Amino acid sequence: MLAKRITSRGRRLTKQRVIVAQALAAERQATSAQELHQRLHRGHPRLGLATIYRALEAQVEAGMATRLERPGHVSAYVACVSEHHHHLVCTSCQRVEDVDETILRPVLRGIRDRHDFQVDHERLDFYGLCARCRREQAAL
Amino acid sequence: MLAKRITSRGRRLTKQRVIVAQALAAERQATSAQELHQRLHRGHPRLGLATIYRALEAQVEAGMATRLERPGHVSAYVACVSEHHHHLVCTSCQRVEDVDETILRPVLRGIRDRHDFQVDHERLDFYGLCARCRREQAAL
DNA sequence: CAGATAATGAGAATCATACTCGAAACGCCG
DNA sequence: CGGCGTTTCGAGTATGATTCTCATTATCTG
Repeated sequence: MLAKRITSRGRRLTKQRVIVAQALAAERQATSAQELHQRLHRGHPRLGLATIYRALEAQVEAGMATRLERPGHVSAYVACVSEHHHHLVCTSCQRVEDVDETILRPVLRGIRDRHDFQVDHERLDFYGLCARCRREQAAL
Repeated sequence: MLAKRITSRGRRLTKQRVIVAQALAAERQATSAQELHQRLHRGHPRLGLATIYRALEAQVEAGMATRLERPGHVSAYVACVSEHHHHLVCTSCQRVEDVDETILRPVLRGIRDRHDFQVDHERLDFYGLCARCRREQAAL
């Protein structure tokens, strides 16, 4: 579980990393470092912002989370259940869904075959309105 | 051609926007605002960095270019021949190829159908080694 | 438990990008 | 073609997210 993944690549298991990882996993939305910092500040007043940035970065490297882009050059993060997820990000409520990965397999194969290109990693996120927000907007 | 696209959405046709658009189109690589500024400085010493940022932003809005992410929170830009391209970005030489869009169509359809999600825009870029750089690395 | 090393916290530093404002350029219209 | 209202420019400064620094503290290894 958590500890296993945090300590991958020779990283140490620290209270702070656990706190941040749990907090991110508890969110169901794309969450920025600053937002996490605010939310955690009540329960962990001494948890520094830099630490959160470092912890999130470590999670991305460990494949526990991915980084998304928010308008305004802000990074937001989402916890991944398994590695390498791609996302549907609702631009209205910020909620994130995972893309059914089976949809993507043919694409990656196509890239490798049709273009002579060795994909290392990909950024593959879709932005739009989730079903719920679409209904709300339609109701206005 | 260029002028038509620049002036879409009521934008004015200025020398600076033309210069930036031509410069970006001439690059075959993902190029940052600062890099363009350096390259253009010799020929256009009075062209300001802020102007380049504004021109690139305008190109993105006009669908003439897309923004890619470089490590270190830097935006890089690529000119698009037609609107809405997706890219293969070589992390070694920074060269950019366009993805054969036909590969992607089933994915977008799948997202709409399988997930009840209305895609507004998507970020869909693949990072890795192009054929040339892969050969060079293999030769080492 | 001790030593070696990695991580933390706090603040300051960085750096890409956005803003400000007077001046210049564009485009429309007569 | 010249004037006018508006947009854009250039230069510098401001902003704000992210990263770095460094002394201190915590984690792992044996």
